[in-house]
Amino acid sequence: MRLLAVDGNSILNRAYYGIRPLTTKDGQFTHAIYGFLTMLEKIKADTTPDAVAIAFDLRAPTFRHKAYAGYKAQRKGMPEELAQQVEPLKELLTLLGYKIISCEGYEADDILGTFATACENRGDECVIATGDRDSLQLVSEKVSVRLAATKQGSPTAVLYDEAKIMEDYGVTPPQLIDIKALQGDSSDNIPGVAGIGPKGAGDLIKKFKSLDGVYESIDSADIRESVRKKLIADKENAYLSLMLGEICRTVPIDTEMDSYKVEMTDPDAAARYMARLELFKLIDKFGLHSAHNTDTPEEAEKKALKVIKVNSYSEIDFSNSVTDAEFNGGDFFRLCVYTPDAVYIADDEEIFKEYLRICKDKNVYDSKPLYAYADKFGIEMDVVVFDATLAAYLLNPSSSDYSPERLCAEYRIDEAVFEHETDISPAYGALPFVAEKLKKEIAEKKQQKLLETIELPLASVLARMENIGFQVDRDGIEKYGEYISERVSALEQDIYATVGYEFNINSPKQLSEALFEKLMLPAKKKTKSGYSTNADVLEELRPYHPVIGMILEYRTFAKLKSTYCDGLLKVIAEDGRIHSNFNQKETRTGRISSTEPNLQNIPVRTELGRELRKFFVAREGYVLVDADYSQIELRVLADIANDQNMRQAFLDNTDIHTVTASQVFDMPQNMVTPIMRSRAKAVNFGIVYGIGAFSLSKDIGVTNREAAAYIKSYLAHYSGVDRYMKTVIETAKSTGYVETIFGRRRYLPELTASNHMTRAFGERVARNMPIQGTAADIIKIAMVRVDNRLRAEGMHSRLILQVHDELIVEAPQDEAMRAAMLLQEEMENAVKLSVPLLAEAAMGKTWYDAKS
DNA sequence: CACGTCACG
DNA sequence: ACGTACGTGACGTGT
Repeated sequence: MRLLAVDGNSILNRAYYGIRPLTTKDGQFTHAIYGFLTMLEKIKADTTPDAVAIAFDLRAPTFRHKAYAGYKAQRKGMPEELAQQVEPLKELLTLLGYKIISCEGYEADDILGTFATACENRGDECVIATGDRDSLQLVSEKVSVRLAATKQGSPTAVLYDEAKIMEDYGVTPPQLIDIKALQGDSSDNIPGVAGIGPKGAGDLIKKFKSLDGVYESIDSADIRESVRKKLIADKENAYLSLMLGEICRTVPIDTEMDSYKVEMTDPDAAARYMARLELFKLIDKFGLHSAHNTDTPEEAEKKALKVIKVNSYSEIDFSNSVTDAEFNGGDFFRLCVYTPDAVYIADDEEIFKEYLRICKDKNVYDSKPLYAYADKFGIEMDVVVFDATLAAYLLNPSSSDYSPERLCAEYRIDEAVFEHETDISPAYGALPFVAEKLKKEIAEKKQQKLLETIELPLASVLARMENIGFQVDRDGIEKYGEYISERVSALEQDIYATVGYEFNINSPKQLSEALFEKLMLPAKKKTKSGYSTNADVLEELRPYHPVIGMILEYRTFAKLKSTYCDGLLKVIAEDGRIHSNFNQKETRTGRISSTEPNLQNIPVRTELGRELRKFFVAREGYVLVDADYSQIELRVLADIANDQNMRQAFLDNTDIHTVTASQVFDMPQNMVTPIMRSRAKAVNFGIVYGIGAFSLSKDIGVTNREAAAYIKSYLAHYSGVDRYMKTVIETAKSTGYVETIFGRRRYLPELTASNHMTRAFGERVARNMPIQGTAADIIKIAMVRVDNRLRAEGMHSRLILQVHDELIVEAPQDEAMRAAMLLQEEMENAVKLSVPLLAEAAMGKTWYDAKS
């Protein structure tokens, strides 16, 4: 028989420090719990024990030996973020069927020692799981240790048996106690012998076998005089340490194997508890997938869902339904209509089309694919009344998964049971209940208007934008790519020649070898894995060596080639257009994102990169109309901060950076130099991002002190902004979230962290999100209004792209002026703030030409 | 799959 | 004493 004895505190500690923090929506930390269970599962899988005992210290501090009360007395208490995970972990372990064992007056490793001895006496095997090397002294023929650690987030457990200890330390397990008696352990307040470290202690014990052996041979010629003096001076401490370092093996506990069999009696309860901790990955890992999620199991008695295949639209009963359409690639596969009693399945495409024509009052799971399909087939489809994924996104934009499985777990809805065999996942069957719950929460949080007037109609706009796509000039990109390619190769050769050997310039590792070892250039910044070679660092190194300029140029060209030329060519569709995906549920601020390809980061800042925009063109007979908001984030800031000075600047339609410069540098606007304006601009940006003097000083190349003075002066002049920055954090700390003026929320568990960096990050986010998020709300409203009007007025112009503060419409030549006016008008009037919104429109045959 | 880098607002 | 501005996505390297 084999017993797995786990040092609970030690493993929990490893998990806590080894895994990046994770919290529930309301700020309960859970990563140590997650890490503990992953680690436990791993070790269990490796060792296949017959029973598992998990030992915890009863409470800190405890004293192993009353004789030395200083022991551990000054050890720092565990951080709050770890302490709050201990009880939930114990609870969860119990629900999973594990037995937890503690004993008043003893530490966890004493309990392990007791189990080890008990197993040895019975002839059983004992595997000890711990993160603490102290327990290695327990190893014997029957006892092994799995030393837990996390390597880059994933658990590892190294096996220590007698051979491995001999290999690592050159001694037997019990001799480790003697070594520790000499070297001491400051974290455990074991004094040891002053001046003797791990190396000296190891050598002494290897030579003289034990602490007694060392002192018996204290006059030996093998002991250097300096060492002898230390040994004699601290003899008393050495023997005290020997006693302190030896793990107790006689704790009065039950050591019977049968008492520690793992028996999970209520898997549903375990799953519910994991869901409450939002540890959804664990639910999967433990295979608790379709478990009940409601708090009271009695409520879980729901009747099984009928599975009804229908051959006509009229057979479907839509009462309290939620619809999900499934596609295979771009082709229709089937329509599933989920009601509390049944799921109706239609695989006839005509039924689906009929549904799309009249689905105005329907609840759907995910609406964008429906609009896309309807648009593709020329079906007039109204905006649906409810989309579960969009509602879930508004309730928590920080989630990365809005699948039915996840929603069931998160909102504690039971997954369905089907009456007949079906390939439908049980979570989908619960969609009517999920939708009901989501609607309730949206109402409670006053987010209906945000959902109904912004997100629901926007999904329809985005679907059409994706379908239309953006025409590109393939030949143009190819030729441009060939030119870039030549330049890359030439630079490559120049760099090899200059450095003296060939290497992979794209590898930061190999590049830093070349720069900092071969060429001996001064390394500035470090990353996790070595020295940084990013553009900031290289720019500083430029004067030191001619190769730096070449590398920077190489990087520029290589980026243009791989990401833009090659990347874009790969995604041109058969119609000669690029159809990006616009994701509406991705960002934590409410912005939309663009993927495959990302059309929101096409180069513009340098002329060489901007050239690419000449290949983004309007179709034959059309032009591009491009309009962007001027300073939308600062205007939003002026509004939400209620800052009279900043408002006035926008009401007067003056240049905000010049005004800021005149305020910060305290001089009339006509005396502001370009350098002052550019610094003021950096401060304006910094303010929006949550600002620190250090980063600002780096950004604009002034001293930390100067940067701090700018910020101080800024906040003195823009007192409303100063007030806002303070109050928004206070409010966020009390409510747990920040929000935009339209009620879009972002939860900020970071604000409760005790880690200074984490908390500071939370505070910057608190300052930034309402600004960035409100700007995102505004342009979304503008998009819906522009799209509505273009279609209502029977125009053929269409929105094709959004880049955060910029909208692009493809317009027939003869509609262009009208489209430009409409675009500007709808953008400027999207909402009424206390400052005017300004949008500037321009047009041209290519994106390059259409940027004002 | 994580990291470093760099493109955009 | 710490490490250093918000929000994204794609590419290439290396474990």
